[in-house]
Amino acid sequence: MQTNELRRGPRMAQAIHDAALRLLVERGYDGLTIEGIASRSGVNKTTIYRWWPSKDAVLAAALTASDALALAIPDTGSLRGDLRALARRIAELVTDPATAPIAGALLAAGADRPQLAVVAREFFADRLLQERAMLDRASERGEVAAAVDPRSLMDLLAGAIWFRVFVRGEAPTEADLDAVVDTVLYGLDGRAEVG
Amino acid sequence: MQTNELRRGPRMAQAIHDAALRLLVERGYDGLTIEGIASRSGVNKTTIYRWWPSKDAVLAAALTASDALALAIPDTGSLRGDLRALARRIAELVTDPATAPIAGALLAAGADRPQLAVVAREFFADRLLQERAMLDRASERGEVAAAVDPRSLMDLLAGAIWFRVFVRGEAPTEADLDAVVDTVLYGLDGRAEVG
Amino acid sequence: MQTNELRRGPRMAQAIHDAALRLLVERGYDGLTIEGIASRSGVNKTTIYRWWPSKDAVLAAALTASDALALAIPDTGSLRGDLRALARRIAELVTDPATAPIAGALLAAGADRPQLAVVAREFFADRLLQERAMLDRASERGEVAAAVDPRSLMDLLAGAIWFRVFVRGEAPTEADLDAVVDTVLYGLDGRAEVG
Amino acid sequence: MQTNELRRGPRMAQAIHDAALRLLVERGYDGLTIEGIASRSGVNKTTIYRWWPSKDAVLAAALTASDALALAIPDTGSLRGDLRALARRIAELVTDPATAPIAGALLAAGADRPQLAVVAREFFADRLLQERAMLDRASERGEVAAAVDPRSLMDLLAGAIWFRVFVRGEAPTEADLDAVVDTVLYGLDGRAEVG
DNA sequence: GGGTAACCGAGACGGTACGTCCCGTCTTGAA
DNA sequence: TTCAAGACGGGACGTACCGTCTCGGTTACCC
Repeated sequence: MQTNELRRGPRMAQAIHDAALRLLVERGYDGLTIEGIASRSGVNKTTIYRWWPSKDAVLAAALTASDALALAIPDTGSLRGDLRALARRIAELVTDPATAPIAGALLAAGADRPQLAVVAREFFADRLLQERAMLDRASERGEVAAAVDPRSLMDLLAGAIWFRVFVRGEAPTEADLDAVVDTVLYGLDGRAEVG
Repeated sequence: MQTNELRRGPRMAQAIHDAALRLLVERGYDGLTIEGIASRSGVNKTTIYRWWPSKDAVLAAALTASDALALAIPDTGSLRGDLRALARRIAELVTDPATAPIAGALLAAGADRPQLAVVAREFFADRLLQERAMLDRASERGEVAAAVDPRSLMDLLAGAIWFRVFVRGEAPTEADLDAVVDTVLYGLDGRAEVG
Repeated sequence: MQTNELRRGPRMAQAIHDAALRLLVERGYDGLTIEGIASRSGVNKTTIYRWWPSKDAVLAAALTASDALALAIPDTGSLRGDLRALARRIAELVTDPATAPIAGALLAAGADRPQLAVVAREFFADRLLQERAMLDRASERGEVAAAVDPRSLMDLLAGAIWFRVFVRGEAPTEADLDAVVDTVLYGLDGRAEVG
Repeated sequence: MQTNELRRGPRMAQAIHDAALRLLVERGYDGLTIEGIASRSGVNKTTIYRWWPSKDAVLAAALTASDALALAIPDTGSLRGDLRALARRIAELVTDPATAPIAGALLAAGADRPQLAVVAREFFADRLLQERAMLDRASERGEVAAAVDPRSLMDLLAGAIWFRVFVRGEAPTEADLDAVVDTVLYGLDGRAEVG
């Protein structure tokens, strides 16, 4: 009955994570350094290296322990409503100065930073179950065929918003977001606008 | 007789650009250094600094002078055919080891690297005219409404492919690409698959 | 029955001392670290710090408890014989790979390492009584004046051998050693070579 | 006729050498660090590493370029006078707070610091020619046999003084030094004190 | 043979210096 | 005008070992 949890691990983890995310937001990924995290968190550099081998590893841990990028699945009663809410939330994450650097770092990780890319992959993979549920609700309501793949849906939705914001460098308006949702739902002609 | 262009600029520009792109492909964005470009191109480090203020500026110049990322607009006779061809070409660029690092660097530039982001923006902005033409052809054929915005269309197409490849870390099959195109054209249900 | 010495001190002292000396021999003074001693002796680092404040203190204790540098005073029947034997033993200590690092560390301690220097001083001071006795025997035999100071004698003998080995970096031959002894005994001309 | 010496090498060498020796004197060998030399000399750490691979290498260069340890060979007209002068000079070098740390570091180098040991060896080897000359003068004067080896002589003289100072930790008086010289010249009994 | 010192293991930490990489700058002289 | 060569200041890297602290567990002697 002795609950000897014997917990091991960094005592300063929280301070380190906080400092890492704050620095990422304030100075961008390139401005994020281990020494910066150390001085910001009041922790010695060696302590950070004791627990994580690189700045990406620290960042991965910080992101995993954080809910900065939480993306609740909405349930508005219609798929169109759900996707519009989702699109707004994605656009917000990717646009708000307080989260954009974090989202940007994570989305840009694919190319060159395997450690972060893993976090990104897991983050989006974990969400698929919920998105599946969202689609199931929609198909129960008869809004959509049962076979729709949540992965492809999210690729389109998230990809389009990301592309507009990060590649084109423009913040999408709500109308833009709605148009994206409608295109995904009904195709380019948006014939179902009546829906 | 007009050879006296009094051209200013580095004599070794070509060698420098080549070295920069080769290094980017071989070692990734982080492995790309000014000193590396210098030694690779047989040029002195100071020479590079004379002409470009940063590695991003060199890279921007190299990309601008290169056609590695050329993305010809297809004209297959149907919008569906055009988009399928386009999707395949995008997927190839983003997947082929010889171009993926370049595309990756450019697509990831938005967050933190203004110099590259400008190149990316210009690259995609320059294409809008051609994409506009592609859509005009389609609307003339009656395939689509005249009002369709090429920008949104490309956001969806390119964004979805990028997301699948760089964020999910999976290479899309041809069927995946076709499904994306069909969703964009006809909506999630793909009712128009017959089209 | 007086075993109740109430002895305080590290239980692992022997293992620690051994590890310290072995490491000193194998890796030299600079390669001797507290962490090295700890892992070598199977003792926790904190245990060492509990008992000694520095690596020099550990080393001093190890040397004091060791007989690696024992230098028995010979009694061959003649001063010349005694000194020759002594010279050989000194040369051996300072030359043999198994003891040279220890002797070297101790002899080099004077400059910068007070803790070791104390050990060295005590080590050589302790020997003066025996050397005094050696000289007394010689003067009883009429070989030398009674007033000869053992300290100066040993300074010359040990100093010359050390200088040859550690500064000049040469191992003295037996002839070299004999010549040193004769010079000390009879002067540079060695007029007493007949003796 | 163009004297293109094209001189290469550290521009800041002098400042670096000065700082190294000053730090050695003030803080001892262990207190001498590359970073200390850098900040003391106003030079960047990397500049030092560009030219020397270790603190011993810097120190060796500084010692070689310095005359702090200069040891002029006296010529007093008699060997006894010469040796007494030499002994005093050695004792001074090894005792004066301004030079003792330098001499100490050099003499202690044999054990563990090959780079410095080389400097020490060369320093003393270079002197042998002059010492040879001193002895030649003495043998011309009939004071000593021609065969006397300057190396052994200096081993005895320098070794005895070093041992007294660095191992026993005592500063020799002038009488002590004279006694050493006389012992070396005439043997333990010092029969020739009249000489 | 049970209690209480004395001793020890384990884990986490702040800290200094190391030696390295690459940055971006400057100066000089040659082509 | 352009370039090569060399030297430099500077920031951050990742590492080794230092010396310290706290906590909990283990001997071993003593009654």
